[in-house]
Amino acid sequence: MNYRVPRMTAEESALWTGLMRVVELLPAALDAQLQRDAQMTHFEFIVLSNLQLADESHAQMRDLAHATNATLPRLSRVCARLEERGFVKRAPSPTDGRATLVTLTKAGRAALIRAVPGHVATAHALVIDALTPPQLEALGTAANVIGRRLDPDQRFVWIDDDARPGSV
Amino acid sequence: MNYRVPRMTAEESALWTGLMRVVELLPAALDAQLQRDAQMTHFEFIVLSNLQLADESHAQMRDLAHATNATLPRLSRVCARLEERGFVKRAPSPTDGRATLVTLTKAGRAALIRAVPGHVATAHALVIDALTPPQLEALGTAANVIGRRLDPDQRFVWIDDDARPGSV
DNA sequence: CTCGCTTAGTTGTTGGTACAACTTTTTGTC
DNA sequence: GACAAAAAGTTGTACCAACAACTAAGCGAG
Repeated sequence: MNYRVPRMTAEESALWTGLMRVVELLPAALDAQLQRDAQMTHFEFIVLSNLQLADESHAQMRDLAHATNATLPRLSRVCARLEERGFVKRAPSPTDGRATLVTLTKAGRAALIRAVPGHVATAHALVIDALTPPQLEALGTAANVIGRRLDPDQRFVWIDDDARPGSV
Repeated sequence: MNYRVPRMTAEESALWTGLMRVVELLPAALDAQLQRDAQMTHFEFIVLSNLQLADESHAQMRDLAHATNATLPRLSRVCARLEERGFVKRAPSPTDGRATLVTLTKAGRAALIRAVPGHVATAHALVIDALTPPQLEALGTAANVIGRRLDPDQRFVWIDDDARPGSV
């Protein structure tokens, strides 16, 4: 990166400090809530959510790793743990002997559905209810702009809301 | 936390996904840049910045842990590593036999000063230059509101800019 | 068809963080 | 002033993620 500017203005520093506080503390807060109330990490929640969203609730490891911004080794171990707990099932792909298909089990779906309300409540408590509608919209805009720089393909996507009781 | 609302609207889901993308990817991007260009983690950078900011460039472990949002065990090990590299020096406090004072060494200050330009450039490239001034201000406002919920004491504070060449 | 290359996934090893146990020093109370 | 309780750090242990090495399966050129 060949950018100039070796300095920050006072306003930029204040913004940066505030932003760092959020990006450091928010993931920790989400992890803590899910760990405490649903005995799963935020990343496991994301994996289950992605499977729930996927067609027929299954996906290939490679695609799932891509969608969750995980490396394949990381996803492999997480799925191994989730499988031990009975939340997912792994099976070789019938069409490609190299590929592994991960499927959300009934128990996994149930665990996800149990976890959603507390997670959504936390999202409201920490972020959504803290801001006015215009502030919320501004935050969304800013996050999208920054997100496009961090993840140009916008591959890292999942929607909590679809993992709700009653869907499917 | 006794909040209701087990659902998100479509707008809220979109916001949340965008926000998650940022809070997941931004720390990783900052870590990667610092690791690559200055052979230090973002957290080590924060520790050094805090010491640079501190009066006489030294601080007690407990206070430093507080300011950097670290547990004492974590800070203890990080300081041990930084001391091995010659960036800080640890010594028992003369006034309290329990306390350890960490001091930024000349080499540590030099390493920090070397690291700052690239880090600030990254902050500009990923966030500051990506947004218009009003967007930037709105992001700052939102971050502050959320930050106050996550960290009511606002203890997690440091200012990159003061770790600039020429100061002190 | 077969041999080199690529792709998908798992596993070995290392590094970093959390939680808990432990040591040492201070403080408060009688 | 001695002893119980608290505080400051360090270290043992366990878990999680990154990187690299490895295995197995498809793919492509000859």
